[in-house]
Amino acid sequence: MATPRLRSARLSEPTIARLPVYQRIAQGRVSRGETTIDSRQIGELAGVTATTVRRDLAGLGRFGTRGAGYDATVLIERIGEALGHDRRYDVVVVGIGNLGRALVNSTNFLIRGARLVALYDVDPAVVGQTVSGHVVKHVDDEIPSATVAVVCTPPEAAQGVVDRLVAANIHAILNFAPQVVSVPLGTAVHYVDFSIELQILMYHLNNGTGPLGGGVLHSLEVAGPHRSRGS
Amino acid sequence: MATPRLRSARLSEPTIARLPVYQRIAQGRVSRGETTIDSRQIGELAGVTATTVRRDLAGLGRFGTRGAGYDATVLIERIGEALGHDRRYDVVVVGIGNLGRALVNSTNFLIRGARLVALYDVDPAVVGQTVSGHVVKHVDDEIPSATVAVVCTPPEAAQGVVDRLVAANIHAILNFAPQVVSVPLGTAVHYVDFSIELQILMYHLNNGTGPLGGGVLHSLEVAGPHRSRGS
DNA sequence: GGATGTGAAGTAGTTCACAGCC
DNA sequence: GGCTGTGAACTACTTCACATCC
Repeated sequence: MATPRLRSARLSEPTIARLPVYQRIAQGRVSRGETTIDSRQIGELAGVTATTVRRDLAGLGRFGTRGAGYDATVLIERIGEALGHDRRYDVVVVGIGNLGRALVNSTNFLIRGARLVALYDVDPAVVGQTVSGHVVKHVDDEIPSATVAVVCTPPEAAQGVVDRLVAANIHAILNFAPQVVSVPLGTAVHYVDFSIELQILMYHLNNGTGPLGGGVLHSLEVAGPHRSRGS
Repeated sequence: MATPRLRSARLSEPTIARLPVYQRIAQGRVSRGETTIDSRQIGELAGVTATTVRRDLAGLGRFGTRGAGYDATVLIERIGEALGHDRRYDVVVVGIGNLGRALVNSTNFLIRGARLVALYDVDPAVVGQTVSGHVVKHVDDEIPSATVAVVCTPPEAAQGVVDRLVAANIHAILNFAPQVVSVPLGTAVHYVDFSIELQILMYHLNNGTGPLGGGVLHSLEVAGPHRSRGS
């Protein structure tokens, strides 16, 4: 009663994709010493309208202050709860090439709640190396039953790796390899394709159309915040 | 008249994001020696319904064969035209760390039409190196007025780099750095955030909800094509 | 027979406009 | 005064169902 908990009464897909953006904006705000933020400011930085921001956030419960906006820290916390950052996720990464290294070393990829448990590769020059505090194992070694596996192999290797992950009882796979893979029922595969945003950008360059916030991930079109030195 | 050309009478944003996926599926098909593909097959691999595929493709003109499906080569060509792959785009990449290298070496990132013209970094150990056939220049060197710039720097460096790109008369920026940046009116910035797909996956893991095709980029949920050895 | 292409219907998401509260 | 939160209106996208053509 007092703390409704609520834990998100079914959020829409576009909302779920925007929440991480809002969260990062709020984090930037906090790191600059600001304590509150309002829907108009978030919307400007995220490339969506203030109304959309308020609708999205209203789905997480009522925690804004009328007349003042949102407490940035509370906002970060609520979004984290809604997205499940307060749980633990074991993550394994397969394919420790440039992309795999970039991901595990990124400040942004493994958000709070995600814990890297193992790295795999096939290249003898890479297996045995220590990357981000983990010794890279051979992909034929045992794979623990992690929450989610990230595949960063070349496209030719992706299907074989995915078969191994499925055999290791992993049911959620994030595939960065440009290769459609087959999995049995009960396993979810999400694809990340770098080139899609580039292609969308090119389409709009050709057609003069500004997507203005309709972007797949997050697009700011033909405008930015006023200050020319954000940080 | 005979060849309507047409060049896409304004495609919707979701359609634009799906076309590259269809194109890759068709390419996989061609590389396996198949010559046609139908909307049901595309839809299964792309995680959307056959009707959605047909609607999307109908926007590019009438080139399917009733009773038979689409000629895979024609399909690839038409999508390429619609997305503007028949034009030339000069691309510069700033930040040649793991991510920058992964992008320029990827078979998937620089699609047909995109031509890498220069690479930049600040690290003295990297400047002067040859990466993917280009000598990495210092970011303080002159930057040509390219069609699009790709930013793969650490977040702290992103704003400074973007300011330099804007000064170099670049009006389209693809930002992989987890940092919201400010640009003047007339410049488009698109953000790519690796962690968003991971967070979406986690949300659905927690809530048991399958997005089934609603995915931001491309998600196959709880199912895949029948054959367990795609390639 | 079989698959495309498309009006019509249905559903989902966004924006408007404003009441409610600080 | 200012900004949140939300019913109502609107817009966009998807799905249904089927006429059309190979």
